[in-house]
Amino acid sequence: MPEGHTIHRIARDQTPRFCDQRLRVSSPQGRFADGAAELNGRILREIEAHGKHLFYHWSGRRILHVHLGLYGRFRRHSVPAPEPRGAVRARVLGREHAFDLNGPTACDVIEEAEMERIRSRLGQDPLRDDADPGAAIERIIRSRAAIGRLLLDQSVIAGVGNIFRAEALFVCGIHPEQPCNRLGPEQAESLWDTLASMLRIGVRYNRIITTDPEDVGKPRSRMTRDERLHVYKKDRCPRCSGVVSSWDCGARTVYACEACQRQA
DNA sequence: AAGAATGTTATGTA
DNA sequence: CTACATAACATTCT
Repeated sequence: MPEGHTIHRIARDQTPRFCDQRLRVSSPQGRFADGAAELNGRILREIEAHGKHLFYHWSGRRILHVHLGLYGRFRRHSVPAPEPRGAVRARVLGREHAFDLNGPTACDVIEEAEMERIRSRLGQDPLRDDADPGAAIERIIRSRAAIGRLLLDQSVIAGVGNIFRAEALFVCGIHPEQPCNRLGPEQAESLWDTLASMLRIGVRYNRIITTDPEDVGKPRSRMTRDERLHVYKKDRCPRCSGVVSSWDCGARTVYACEACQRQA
């Protein structure tokens, strides 16, 4: 069986980062079977993420591009791995463990040029070292769109999804329908900082936790699902106990406390 | 068991 | 060009 090494561990929060596992590539299936065969015997050099897009850099200039979308998920099995369940698009087989990739939006073998094409569509990723916060802030305060919509626009800030949008706006006390160009630069900056910090915590704990351990009264590692978020899918505002509103904003459901996040 | 969901893209409209 | 809406896709969970 051909060999390669990979590093895996996907965060369920769609802001994937990884921890180490030495693995071997073997008989992947499905959509990228042909491309994957080319990966056999190649060594994984690096895993890179830009927003929700993952780029696995293999020797020989091959890049495995993965986007988990809504349902994409890596599952870990002990070796020998069971029969693939559902739409397994990739299987990475190691000495002790195997990973199946189910239901991703994207799973393609590409080259540098295509990766650049994809990255050129993406905005600043707060988790990347090369992120330019100023560029994102500039884009925000120039836009006439509602901030709730803009935060989902991956060409402005890459990596923020529906949960982080609702949570960051709540923490910053900004109404989702507030037009961006009526936000002050300090507000845009505080949104960026809040998102960056939330995303980092997401990576560290491998789940979305936006609440403060001080307020909750227990460490993040012991918080229940309900304690991890402020407003997303909540009925009541944790700050004023008022009703949390939800409506459609940018083709997704947004949640906000209209008392604490007043619209100017 | 229908419907929503931690998402993107392609296409059409104003 | 911008902004926005809609549909299509794929899977899990309630």
